[in-house]
Amino acid sequence: MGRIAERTYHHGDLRRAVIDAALEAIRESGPTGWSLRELARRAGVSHAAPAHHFGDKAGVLTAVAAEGFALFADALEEAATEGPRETGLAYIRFALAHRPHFEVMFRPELYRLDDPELSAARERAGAVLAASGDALATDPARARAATIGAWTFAHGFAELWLSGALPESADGDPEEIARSVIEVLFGRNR
Amino acid sequence: MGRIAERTYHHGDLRRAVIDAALEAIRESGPTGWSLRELARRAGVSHAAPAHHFGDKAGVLTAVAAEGFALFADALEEAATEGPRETGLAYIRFALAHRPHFEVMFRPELYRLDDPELSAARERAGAVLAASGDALATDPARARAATIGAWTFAHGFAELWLSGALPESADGDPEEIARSVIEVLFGRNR
DNA sequence: CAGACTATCTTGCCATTGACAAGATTCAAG
DNA sequence: CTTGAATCTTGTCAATGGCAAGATAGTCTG
Repeated sequence: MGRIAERTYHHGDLRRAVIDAALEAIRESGPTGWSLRELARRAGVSHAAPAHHFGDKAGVLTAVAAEGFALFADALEEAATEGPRETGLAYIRFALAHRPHFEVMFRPELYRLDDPELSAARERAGAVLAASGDALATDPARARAATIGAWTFAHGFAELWLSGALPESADGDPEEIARSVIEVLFGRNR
Repeated sequence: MGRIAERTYHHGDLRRAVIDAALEAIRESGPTGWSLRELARRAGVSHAAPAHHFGDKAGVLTAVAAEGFALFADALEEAATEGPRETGLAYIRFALAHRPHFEVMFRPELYRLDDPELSAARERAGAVLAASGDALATDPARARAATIGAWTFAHGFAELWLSGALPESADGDPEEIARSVIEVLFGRNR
């Protein structure tokens, strides 16, 4: 028998199924353009089943954000071994590859900030960014400014690209363009 | 008689009142955390009155975005006379001073992109940004990269500050911090 | 393996919402 | 004053979020 859940009373892994349904719905209609009942339908369960696992809509979004920050921290930690430049590119790459996660993560009014799992992953990601920023600064007195500069660049690039505001997002290659910008902002050799 | 509208059958300026109610609601609960009926209540009219002026929820958000881009273009055009550095700071200042507008403007899935008034203001703002970016580039071949770099920095700074992701947003002065970052990214003399 | 316990899911319900239709009121033009 | 248009109200319907109560299926204990 395959791993596909049979249609029984118990779903098997409804939690996972609802999160996946939410990610799809977010991709299609944005972080708030869907209903809990729609997720239930996509998962093939009754309209109230998701509430058992997540409580309410904010609960679903909290789970999405927590998963997002965990994946994000993983990606940043791996890239950090190759230097701050690659870390910045990993930031952008993550946003574009995991758009639904990313669109929720930085909208804290949508979810519960006090979720412990979420906080842990968020701090893990923040630590990587801070360390990478320090490595960028020529002058240690400006380390903080360099960190903020790198972070805000990567974040702004991702947001503008995803929103379609950059004319280049129609046809260009985001990573290539991001590299050229990094070269201008931070120089070649870092 | 004062300018405050009496409670008559005709409101006087319901369109303005609904937009203002929307801006307040967005400030309190985000770009989608409110209902049309709530706006109607805030404006003191019946639940279906706003529909006459805006059609539906997306219509209200289109009006907010259009007004936002117009104010944004005004602010950028004025700052552009003082150089690209001030233009970038004006970008950030606008986002923080007009948070509800800003939170809608760069979320095109919320409103109607084909609105002519909106498009015009958006292009006006884009032109200022492109010109300011060119002025930043030392090497003309890198003008585009410099423009994107400046734009994405300003945008990312604004977004991260508004979302509370930057630790500095708890107590620091955004404009002062932004200036120090600009100095690191773009040098002192531009 | 039997019974009790618990997690999971369903059904039923209610106030609220978005959207539409039809009617009421006011304004403006001639 | 009359007529037509703009503005606003009332009424309605399907859909939604959230809660409560009940049904089902695993799991644990002995």
